Amino acid sequence: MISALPLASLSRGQGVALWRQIAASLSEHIGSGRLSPGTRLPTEGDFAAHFQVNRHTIRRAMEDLAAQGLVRIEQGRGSFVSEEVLDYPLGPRTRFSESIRRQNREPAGIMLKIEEIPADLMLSDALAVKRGQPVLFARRLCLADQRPVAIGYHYLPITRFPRIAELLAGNPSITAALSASGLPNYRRKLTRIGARMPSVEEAKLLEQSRVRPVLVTEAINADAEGQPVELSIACYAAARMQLLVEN
Amino acid sequence: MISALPLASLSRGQGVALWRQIAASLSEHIGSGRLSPGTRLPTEGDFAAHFQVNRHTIRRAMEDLAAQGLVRIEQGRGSFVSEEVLDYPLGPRTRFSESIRRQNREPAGIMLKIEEIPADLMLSDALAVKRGQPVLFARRLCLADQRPVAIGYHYLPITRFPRIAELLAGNPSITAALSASGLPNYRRKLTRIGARMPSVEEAKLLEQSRVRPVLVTEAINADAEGQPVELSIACYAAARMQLLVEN
DNA sequence: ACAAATTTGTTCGTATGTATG
DNA sequence: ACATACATACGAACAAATTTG
Repeated sequence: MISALPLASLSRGQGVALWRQIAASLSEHIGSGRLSPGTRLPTEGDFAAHFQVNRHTIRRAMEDLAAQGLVRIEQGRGSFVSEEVLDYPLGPRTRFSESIRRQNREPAGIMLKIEEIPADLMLSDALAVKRGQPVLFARRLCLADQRPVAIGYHYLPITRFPRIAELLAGNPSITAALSASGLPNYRRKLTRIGARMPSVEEAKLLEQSRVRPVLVTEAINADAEGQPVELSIACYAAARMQLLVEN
Repeated sequence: MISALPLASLSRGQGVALWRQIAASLSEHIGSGRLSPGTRLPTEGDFAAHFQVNRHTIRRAMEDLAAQGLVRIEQGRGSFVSEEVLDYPLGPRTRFSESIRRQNREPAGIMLKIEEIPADLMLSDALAVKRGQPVLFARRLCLADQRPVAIGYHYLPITRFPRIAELLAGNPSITAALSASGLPNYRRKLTRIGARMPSVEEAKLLEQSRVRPVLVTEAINADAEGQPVELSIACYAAARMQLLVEN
């Protein structure tokens, strides 16, 4: 049903690209709430007929909206208006599950893959181990209320935590695994924050469009003595999560 | 000159899109340093002929690289390999100029526009003023070594700082203007961090592609008594700047 | 000041591949 | 197996921005 959308008469040849006009119109509809979160949008073909333009023009507009995080495009299914965003406070005791629960959501973690890799230059530097030493590489999908919100890439020194692999395989919580390895408490020292476009795989895991950005954090966790115990790179669906720094 | 590039024989119909193969190939060349920062890439037409594909296919690949921040595309000029990224530490005493100088770059600020607007719900809430009260809205472009790296949107209560407009017009530094208004010291209380695609204007100001993300921070600065004195929204070119949180 | 050439940006048309239900 | 819907690819033409003559 496009009846809910105005025909927002497009002006041609006025210096404003058609796809921009269409994107702006839809953006306004979403922002104003006339199109509510989660609702499915008409197909590209329907839109094209509605606005009297080529389907490519609609696609360009939709791509833009997806990049802004206003809509989510899924191949073979359709396009949908995006949902709300969660807060993720960054601090010395940053823990995923706690933050999510504090916002009345149910946190969950799915361990995707656990493997052992030799430390390259970056890893040996970050984890203070010798180059070539074995490092555990765990990839985990983090969910809130069944919705994927982040992917975590975790690197831990196996030399220090020999049983870490089996512990993580049983329970996807890093905190629990480190605790069971004799480290009940650790602390985040530094977090680097950037933004980039997701890889194909990341977009798929996060159930988001590849033209929508992800927030990337790179953090070093250390024990009480300041010895690094984990390098964690997390990749957040920017449309569903924002970071918080309290000073 | 494409001679520096390998013909990276593309495999067609193998499930991997041509534009992805091309993007990956170029990405590898940039990552390895064979294509150094700032160098100009061949035109789309040349690339198309080189890889034996349509120009659209090249454009798709280039868009992807631009979104990843590896290249910069400029209409009418060409495409270029991107330059390095700067760190921006977030903390209670976050100041742009100091951070830039600490990395041996020359900071600069260009005041784009200063206007007076009535406080809407968001502003009255953030700045603790009544709705409709006058608020100064200043937009500033921040540069490091002549290169734009961020856009700052600053909101300050005029009721408290009556001379703030003229002060900012004379010197684009917020710190200096507040100091001259009798507030030598203020503190950042909270920073919210997100990522999104830039608007057309933002992309132009930051001299970046619209398909490359920007990091967005929203911060409240307060005086010693905890009274909010400024709401600042900053928009960083993610390809040239990353945020740092030290705990 | 103006014109031409170059390069990226937008739009249309068409065809085929791939994922979902 | 089938229809639907998004993804990729090609070809053509023109628009807009920039540089050069």
